[in-house]
Amino acid sequence: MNKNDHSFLSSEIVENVSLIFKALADPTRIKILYLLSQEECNVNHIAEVLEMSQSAVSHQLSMLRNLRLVKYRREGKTLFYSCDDEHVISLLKQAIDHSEHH
Amino acid sequence: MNKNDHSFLSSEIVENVSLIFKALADPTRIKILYLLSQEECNVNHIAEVLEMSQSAVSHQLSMLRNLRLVKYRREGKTLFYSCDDEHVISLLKQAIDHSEHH
DNA sequence: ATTACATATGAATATATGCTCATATGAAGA
DNA sequence: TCTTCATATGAGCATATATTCATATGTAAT
Repeated sequence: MNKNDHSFLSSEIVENVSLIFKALADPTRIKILYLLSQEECNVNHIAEVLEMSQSAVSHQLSMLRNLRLVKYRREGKTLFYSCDDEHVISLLKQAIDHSEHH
Repeated sequence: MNKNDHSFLSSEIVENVSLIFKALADPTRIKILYLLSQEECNVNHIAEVLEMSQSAVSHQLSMLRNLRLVKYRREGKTLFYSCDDEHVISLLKQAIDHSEHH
């Protein structure tokens, strides 16, 4: 195949796809997203269930928020986070299934 | 939800899923895998088409080989690489589609 | 206003990652 | 065997990433 005959991806698309997969590439974020795919959670609950510090969780939520993969609603002092991108959750679940069935 | 009521992912699964997405998280590897999903390529061809050094391509192929995402066959001095994990290619193409349609 | 609680954020640090450069390996032909 | 070509690999470096620690912000109750 000649160099000009390829169907190329624009660098914008490549960067976007890279961002999606980067979000899913970290064990901590995988656990957070999987947890949020099961139920809406507040920050401390996530920290307790996943046995990590409040700060670490909050930093990761901040990143996931920037990528619009999660959203939250406030109830008093508490913020309840949930998933905001079903497609990305679908990618995650497919990878989990794939991994579980070798 | 109580801490014990969650469906947890084993750390082995989490690590595996993380490895898959890490492989897909780098722009260079996205381009290589997308190219290989279109045609079998030798190393120099990949380097030329993607305008990167032979060494950089070879390092990335080495990683993709270890993860069994690509395979190769030899023809004389030349190695022809191709995709070896249709499921991962499927994840990649879904992310591309998603990204293209905003 | 003061305090307590829930969460966010900035700086610092440690580790991971991707590239380059130089060199090694390995196959094929002279 | 010597050379050439295709690819692989190791060391070193620069950047990115995830965490911790300390502190800030913001809400609600007293």
